[in-house]
Amino acid sequence: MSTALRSGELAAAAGVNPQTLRYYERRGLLAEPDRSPGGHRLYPAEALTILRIIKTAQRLGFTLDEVAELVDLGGHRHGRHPDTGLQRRAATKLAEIEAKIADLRVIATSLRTAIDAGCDDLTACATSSCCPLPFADLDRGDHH
Amino acid sequence: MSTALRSGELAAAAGVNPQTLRYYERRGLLAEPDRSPGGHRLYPAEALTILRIIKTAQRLGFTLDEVAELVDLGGHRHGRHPDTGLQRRAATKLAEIEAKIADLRVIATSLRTAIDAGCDDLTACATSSCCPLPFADLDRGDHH
DNA sequence: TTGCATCCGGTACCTAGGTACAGGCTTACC
DNA sequence: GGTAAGCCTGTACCTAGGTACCGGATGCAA
Repeated sequence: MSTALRSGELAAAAGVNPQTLRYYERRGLLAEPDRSPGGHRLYPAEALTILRIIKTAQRLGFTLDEVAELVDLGGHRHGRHPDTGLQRRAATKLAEIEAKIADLRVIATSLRTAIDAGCDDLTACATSSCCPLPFADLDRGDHH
Repeated sequence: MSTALRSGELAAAAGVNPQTLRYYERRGLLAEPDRSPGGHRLYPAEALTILRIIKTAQRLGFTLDEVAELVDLGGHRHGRHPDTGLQRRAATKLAEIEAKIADLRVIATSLRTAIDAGCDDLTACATSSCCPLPFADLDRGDHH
C-alpha cells in the first residue's frame, strides 16, 4: 500500500484531534491499523471514510456505542452468511432515523409557523396558546 | 391558580428527576416559580409544556444552551417590538434543522440501500465500494 | 401535634466524549 | 548523524447533562 497515512495526517484530513483516533480505537470504532517497524500507526485510506461515517452519524445524534454498532468491525462478508444481525440492526436504525426525521419536521413546522406569525417568544407562544404551535404533539419521550 | 404543581408532581408528569428541575432552573431553562409560604416551589401548569419542549428539542440533538436560546425566558411579547432576535435565531435554527433532515435522509437512503443489497457490514461496504453507499457525500462536519 | 413524605439548598459524584500533558522513542531531512 | 517534528503509552483533566446524598425545614393528614 503506497497510500498509508500517519495518525497526524489522518486526523488532519478528518478534522479531528490525533488523540481522538486512539480514543476511537480503544472504543472499537476504528480497527487497529498496521504499524511501522518502529511502532507508528499506518492507516489505510479507507480509515478516512470510516471517520466520516462516524462523525456524520454522531452529528445526527447517535452515541458512539450506536455508531460502533452500525460500523461494526468484525463481520465483513457481503454474500449470504447466517446473519451477523446487521440486517436487523440496520432496519431498527432506519426506523429510528425516520422517527427523528418526523420529529424534526414537526419542529421545523413549528418554527416556520412562529416565524410567519411574527412571534417573539416561543415560551409565550407555547404556553399561552395564542398562536397555533403544535408543541404539545411532541412529548412522548424516553431517550437517553 | 388552583393548578399549582409541587416539584415532585411536575417531575413525575414530565418523566424527569426532581433534581433536574432545579438544574434547569439554574441553567435558565425554567423560570423560577412562585413559592409556598414555607419556600416550596409551586409550578404553573405551563411548566409541563415547557419541559416537553425542552425534552423534545434535546432529543433532536440541541444542547441545553441552544434550547435555552429557543425557549428564552425574558422577551414575552407577541406584537411588534424592536426585535428580541428570536425571529433571526428561529430562522437560523430552522436552517440547521433542515440541514439535519437532509443529512438524515442521506443516512436513511444509505441504510435502505444496504438493506436491499443484503450487505452484512457497513464498513466493508463503505470502504470497498462494492455497493453504492453514498457515505462519501456526508462529511463536511464542524459541529460540537 | 405527631409523623412521615416531600422539599430545601449545597455539594459531591457520575457518564459520555474527548483533550491535554509527561516522558520517552522514531522518522525525516540536511 | 544530529536534531526537530511527530508519534508512542499512560494517566489526568475537561465539558455537558444530570443524579445522589446530606442535614434540616415544610406540608398535610389523622
